[in-house]
Amino acid sequence: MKPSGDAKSAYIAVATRRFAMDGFHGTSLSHLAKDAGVSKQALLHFFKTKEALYAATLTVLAERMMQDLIACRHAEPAQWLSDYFTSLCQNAYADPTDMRLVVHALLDSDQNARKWPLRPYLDELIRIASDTSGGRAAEVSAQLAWVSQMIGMIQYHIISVPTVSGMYGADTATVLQVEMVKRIEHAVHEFCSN
Amino acid sequence: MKPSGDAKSAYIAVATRRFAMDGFHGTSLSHLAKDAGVSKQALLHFFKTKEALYAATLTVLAERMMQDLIACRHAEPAQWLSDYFTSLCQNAYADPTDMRLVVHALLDSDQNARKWPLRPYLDELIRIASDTSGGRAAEVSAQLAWVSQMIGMIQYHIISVPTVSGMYGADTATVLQVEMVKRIEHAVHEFCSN
DNA sequence: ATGCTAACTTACCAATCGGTAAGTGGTCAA
DNA sequence: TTGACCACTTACCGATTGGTAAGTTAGCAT
Repeated sequence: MKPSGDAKSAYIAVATRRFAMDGFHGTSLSHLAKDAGVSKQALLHFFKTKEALYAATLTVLAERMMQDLIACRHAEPAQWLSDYFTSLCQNAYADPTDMRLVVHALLDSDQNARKWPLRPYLDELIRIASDTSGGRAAEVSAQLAWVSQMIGMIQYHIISVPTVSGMYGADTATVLQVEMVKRIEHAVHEFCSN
Repeated sequence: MKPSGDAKSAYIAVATRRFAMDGFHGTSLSHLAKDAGVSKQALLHFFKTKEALYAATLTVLAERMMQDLIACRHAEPAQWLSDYFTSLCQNAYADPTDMRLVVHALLDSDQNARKWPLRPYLDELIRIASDTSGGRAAEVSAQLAWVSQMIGMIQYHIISVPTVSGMYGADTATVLQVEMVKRIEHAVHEFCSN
């Protein structure tokens, strides 16, 4: 007996990698099918359209990011944020898939046509930020701005790694990575202790 | 008499908008041709392949970004950077094309196959940063990291505007924009006066 | 044994993709 | 007047796209 959920989530895992790599338009159902080792119609059996598969991929992404955030929970909100952002960045060096997928999704111009599932994740980040001593004093817009800035600097940094590596060499890219983690910690410390 | 440069750069302008909107894979030669009001082969007459047109688009983008940077020149490097980054952000609210194009280019996984023309622009930014009183003291890697962080936070913020607007409403998005400009100025000031 | 359903497969489709080939019409110097 | 050249068009190509239709095969409750 083959439970349906297994195959389905396996297809989503394959799609996640492909969509993160080549984007929605750069990925074809044939490619996904070949990656998964099944026929194209196996995918269409579970997801009626390519769009639906993409949407499912983004939904699972959002759940995974929320879980990663919760997994870093710490009594001290400042420490929580510091741990999370640094691990987010470090893990992405080994596997940039999720970060790339988020940025690809942001760029999709017809994004307003589909619901954006990352809102709970952002809300949770803002809530944690507002629990810090520095964040409590700030206005809500300032907390959103700070969270947005942090995520932006990490995700942009991750997707630019190959380019920076190509332009300035792998050594410089590595040094930049170390420098970036320091900057993340510094940014968290500065925000939380204001 | 119709000088060839005019049509060619007009095609590049059309391609810039489309590629920025939908990315390389999301843009077809037919769409570009329809936008430009000519046949598909008119484009292929000037650019032998779609790839070549894309490369030309990125080259012109790099030149334009360099020009924009030089246009903000100021005797005081800190002021130069402050002026440039804030104007970069403000202008992108009205027309995010260039920022979107850069991020799309960063995500293209076969980017190592084509040369990346933005390096002189980055080098110039680093040079200016190293001329500030705070930057002079820092190491080269710290200057690169800071420049990378600044560009990242601005470009990511720009491409996320539609999503943020959809998630939190247009009003919140506007407040966030104002907040972001303040953060840019603060970041420049902090780096330059260290 | 039988019928139902889930999880596929092969066969096929019109539409579109990037790109080639072969002109066409106009401007130009000689 | 001619002939070369440039900017461009129509016609066409094989390959690939997302998606449909119609089976096929296995497990399972009745």
